[in-house]
Amino acid sequence: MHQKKDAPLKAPRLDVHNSDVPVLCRACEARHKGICGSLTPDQLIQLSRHTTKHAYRSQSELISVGEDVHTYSNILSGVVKLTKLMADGRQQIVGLQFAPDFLGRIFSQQSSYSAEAATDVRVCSFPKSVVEDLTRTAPNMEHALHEQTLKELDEARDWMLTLGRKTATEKVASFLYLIASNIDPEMVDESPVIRFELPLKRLEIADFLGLTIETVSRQITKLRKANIIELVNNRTVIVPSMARLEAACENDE
Amino acid sequence: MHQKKDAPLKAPRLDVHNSDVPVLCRACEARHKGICGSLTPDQLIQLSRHTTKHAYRSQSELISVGEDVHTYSNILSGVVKLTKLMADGRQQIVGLQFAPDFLGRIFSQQSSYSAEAATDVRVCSFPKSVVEDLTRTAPNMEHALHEQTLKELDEARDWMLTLGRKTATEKVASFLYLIASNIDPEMVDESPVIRFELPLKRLEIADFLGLTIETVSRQITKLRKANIIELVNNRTVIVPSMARLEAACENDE
DNA sequence: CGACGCCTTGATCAACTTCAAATTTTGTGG
DNA sequence: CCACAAAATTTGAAGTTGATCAAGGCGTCG
Repeated sequence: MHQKKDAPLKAPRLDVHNSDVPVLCRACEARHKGICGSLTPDQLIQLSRHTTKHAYRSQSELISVGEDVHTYSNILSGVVKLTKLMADGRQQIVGLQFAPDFLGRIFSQQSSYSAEAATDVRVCSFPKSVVEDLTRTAPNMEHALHEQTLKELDEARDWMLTLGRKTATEKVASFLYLIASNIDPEMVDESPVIRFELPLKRLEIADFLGLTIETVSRQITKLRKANIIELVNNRTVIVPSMARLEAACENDE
Repeated sequence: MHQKKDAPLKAPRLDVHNSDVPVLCRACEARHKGICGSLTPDQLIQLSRHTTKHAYRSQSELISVGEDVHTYSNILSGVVKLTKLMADGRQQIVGLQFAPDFLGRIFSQQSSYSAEAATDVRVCSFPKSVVEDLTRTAPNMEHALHEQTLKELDEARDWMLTLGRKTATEKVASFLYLIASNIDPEMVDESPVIRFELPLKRLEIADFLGLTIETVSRQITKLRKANIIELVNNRTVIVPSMARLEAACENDE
């Protein structure tokens, strides 16, 4: 419960020598991001002792509804979709998570949604108990998780506006805008032209937007004809002007 | 930063003599609920030093989008709606909060939604800085806020399913079910018959469900004719069987 | 090549919205 | 307490958007 006295609570020293950092974490792309980025070397060591890395194939299930959760994870690469299913088969994607997001409903025995890999996914997993112990004893850990929860809540509420009040075209534009903003394109950040791969297939986009496949397809065609996007192929999109795409999120024309 | 040594961090003593509790809090209906319920007497004293109580008329604004937030509040009574507005006037309610919920987007300068009183509302307000200081120094405070944020996130995601995939009738049934579950009726808890006042008018229900007033009105009529609800007057609803209402949340017939 | 999965396109249909008006409820002043 | 205006709700008819049903095209993998 006590902090090492030269590792102050609110300003974890990120400039420590690498030898303080666990081997497993040293080459980790998420080391300075997400939850790990806000841990002290001590805490990182404690966490990494029981850490394992896993890879999941696209469409495989990471967490299923109602099943007891025993681990939490950091997403290292790929996209995870959180889905809810109604008794009659209707489905809704209630969240998308990207690296380096933290995955898993903390402080709860069960998850009220299932988490599936939308693309191939790599994660770094921690036993539930280790995360929860660390959360109890390290206020900065709980703070980092709290910040992520707040971010997810903001995103969920933004999406509620999209689901409740936008037209089909606006919904699809909003989706493309969301992906364009989250998938870091390998190109210049401020390039006016953005190119990226869609992490979801049409059915998944439909389930995220509360539409049908056919409607999604038609709206993509419509945006293409309006020169708001170009399609290199089904999955690869070019956005000539992010400003025009952003405008399309609130205007059908 | 230090806890009083006889007030352990994780198990605040709630059985302390009342004289330890600030005068303002002693008769407070939220004293043992919400955030305050998880504070130690010490922390309660610290918080209460700068606390003020306020009343708001129905439809008045507690927090507006883009405006800097200087206080956080606990809701003592009434219902608060969180709303988002599009440039062309389309509106979506992205959350409803009831006593003793904590109100205000912590750790953020600005709110991305506005908060309005749906009914007359009474709140207990704290200066932003006091809450944030307490959060920094008292892990149990941050934990309590984190739990509330997680609860709101779960609710938001449940509602995304409602907005994205349910029919108009199911949406209205889901709304009635939500209210029936949150407004504690003054009657026996396990009574099969529940009676309550709707805290929202038709336009607000429509904005919560992503529908129009007319559609909401028609679906209410439909539920009434199907004997799933009875209307005492526009605002007062009787639910003869919560089980049947719950079923209506997933089945149009 | 052929089968399968995925996506697009077309035609029709139903749900919900829009527009319009009637009716009920609420609030205010005499 | 009543009268009247304003606000809120309901109801009806017509119009649109997106869903459903039905084919057909494209790309990949055996």
